[in-house]
Amino acid sequence: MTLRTLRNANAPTLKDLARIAGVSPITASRALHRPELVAEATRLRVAQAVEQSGYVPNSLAGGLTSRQTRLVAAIVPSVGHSLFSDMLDALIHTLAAQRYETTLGISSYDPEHEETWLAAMLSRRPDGIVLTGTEHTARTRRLLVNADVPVVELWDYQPHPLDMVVGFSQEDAGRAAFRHLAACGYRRPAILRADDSRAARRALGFTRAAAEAGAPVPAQIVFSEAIPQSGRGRDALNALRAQAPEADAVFCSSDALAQGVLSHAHALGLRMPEEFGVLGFGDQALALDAWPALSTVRVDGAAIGRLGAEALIARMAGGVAAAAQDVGFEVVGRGSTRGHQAAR
Amino acid sequence: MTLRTLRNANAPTLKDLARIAGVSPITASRALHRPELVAEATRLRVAQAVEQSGYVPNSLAGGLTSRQTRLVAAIVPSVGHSLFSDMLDALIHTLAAQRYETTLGISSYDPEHEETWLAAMLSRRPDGIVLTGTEHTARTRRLLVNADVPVVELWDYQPHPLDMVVGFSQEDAGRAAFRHLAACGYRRPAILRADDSRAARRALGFTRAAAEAGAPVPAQIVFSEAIPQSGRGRDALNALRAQAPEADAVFCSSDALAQGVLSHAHALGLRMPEEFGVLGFGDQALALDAWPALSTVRVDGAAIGRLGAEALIARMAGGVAAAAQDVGFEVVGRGSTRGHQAAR
DNA sequence: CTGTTAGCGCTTTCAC
DNA sequence: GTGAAAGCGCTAACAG
Repeated sequence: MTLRTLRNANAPTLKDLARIAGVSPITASRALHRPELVAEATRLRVAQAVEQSGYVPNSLAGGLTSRQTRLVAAIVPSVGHSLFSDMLDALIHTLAAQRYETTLGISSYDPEHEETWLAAMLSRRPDGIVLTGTEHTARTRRLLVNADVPVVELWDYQPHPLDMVVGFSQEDAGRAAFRHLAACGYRRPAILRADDSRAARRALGFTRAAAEAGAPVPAQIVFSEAIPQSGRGRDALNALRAQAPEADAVFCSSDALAQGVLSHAHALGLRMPEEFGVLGFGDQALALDAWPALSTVRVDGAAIGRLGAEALIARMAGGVAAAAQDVGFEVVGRGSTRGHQAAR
Repeated sequence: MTLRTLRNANAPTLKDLARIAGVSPITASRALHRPELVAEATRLRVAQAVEQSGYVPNSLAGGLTSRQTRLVAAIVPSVGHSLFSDMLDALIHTLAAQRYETTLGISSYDPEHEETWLAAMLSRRPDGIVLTGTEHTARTRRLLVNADVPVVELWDYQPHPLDMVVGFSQEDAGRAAFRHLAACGYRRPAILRADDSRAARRALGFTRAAAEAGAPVPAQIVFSEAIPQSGRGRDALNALRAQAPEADAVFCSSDALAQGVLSHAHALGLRMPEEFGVLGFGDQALALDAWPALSTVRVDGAAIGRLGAEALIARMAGGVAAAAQDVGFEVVGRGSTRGHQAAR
């Protein structure tokens, strides 16, 4: 099983490099990492020696001594969901620009997976940790506290983070969704959503806003998948019309689902938006061009990734960063509402 | 800038753990990693010591000695494209199941980025490397050869890989696309595609198949974005009808684009599939349920990721694996054609 | 089943 | 501007 040969056991080391350049190992190291401390001529001789020998530094050894790895460990629930992939893309790019590399875990929406992943990651001594969401196991929290490493929780805003947080309030987004539909004149909006805790919290906000407005309790259809695709639109709409025939609008837990519903509603001959309203959730910036009848609660995943990375970078460099950033959201299409935005 | 304090400088080490458990460090190490070599009672005492001290192993030190990191460095062009994210997801999961972790780079379709990323990654001494595509700079190739590390190139099949390859032939996919449209009775199919080298190779196959069939040279509209979204469908179709009014079918370089085109074609009142045919490319398994008029060249990104990971795992464990695996593709919708599949 | 010795490749610290 | 000594935390190799 683990019979690997000692591959490339005689790769050139810093010592070899130093010998070739005719300097001591430490001078070679400085020529590579802190060239301003070294004479130009020396630097050139070392650079030439690198070329000649094909030297590749060993950052395991470097990290062991310096206690810095320039590694950030990040975990997301899924890479297939465009919301998270935009966030991830921005995160990785922003970190890479400061020469931090990212190792990626996928939790599949399971805090136990996250815990297992974290335990494994911590042994690599990352300089920073990125988690998605704010639900973690007790051991996850304990490991993080003991490790004493900068942590940023992305996506869900909450006022009391583990360390730092960048995101928006799911409940507020749900409230805004209801108010948008109500303002558009719909009287019996329903909810069509995935079985995931964040969508559930949005549904809660939606339901509360309905109660506050004195509207009837919205019907709620829950799909068992975490990420229903657009192809599920037909089933979804059929289920809705069977279980809540009175509904005159629907808040879908993703843009893809909303597009699928809309497309099937067209096929059924429903007049939209007059007769039936469809509201999505996500960041597909272009969806509205293609389907003018659609509205959506738009979240800027890229901004969350970028701001999260920036906060982490500040802390990793020994600085301070805002502990909590609420980036808000926006309801777009046929009358827009902007979510709140604040930082503390 | 780099004034970080030596964070957590007194975290417990293996030595501490050993002292607490009343054994030597090497025995503690074995109790952790090779429990079968250690007496049950000893193992328990060490486990207890871990609990008591909050010990977290340091795999930098471990890797330095053992020359094994259980780290795989992978790079993809983009995480936002569903094809790559499916592949990535399968890759990461398959590796994680064997206790390999993945660090992720994003090339943005640029071989120079890939080179820079690789140079940085190699210093972490990964056990394996995953690249997307087969276009690499000369230095990338040289670094890889010198590093003497298992490499798998995903996505594009080619018979002579750097080390191992798992993918399909873009040109064959393009050929199959043409033949499918021709078999459906379309006489003047056109191409609507992104400006990326793989889409270009599919277009080449498409054009060659047309030539072989004695059909006129297909019109080709190239978008400047690498990943046109469905919202671009309207512009795309308008451009097509302006520049190639004779076209009676179109091969789109992504499913999202195809959906957008289809949706707008509906709006224009085109009768489909009789009057106008739309063929996509991708893996959105559900697209066809929602849009029965659509066909697509379907690629199984998840299979590529899984098979690639399996090949790499075999090599990392010191075994052998097929050097080249062509996983093929499938044309689905209104008469299906299956792409080839082979392994060597 | 357990321990001793040595050293992985690098950077810190202190000296010149 | 450069170097010598020491050690980061762990595991391979060998011995018992």
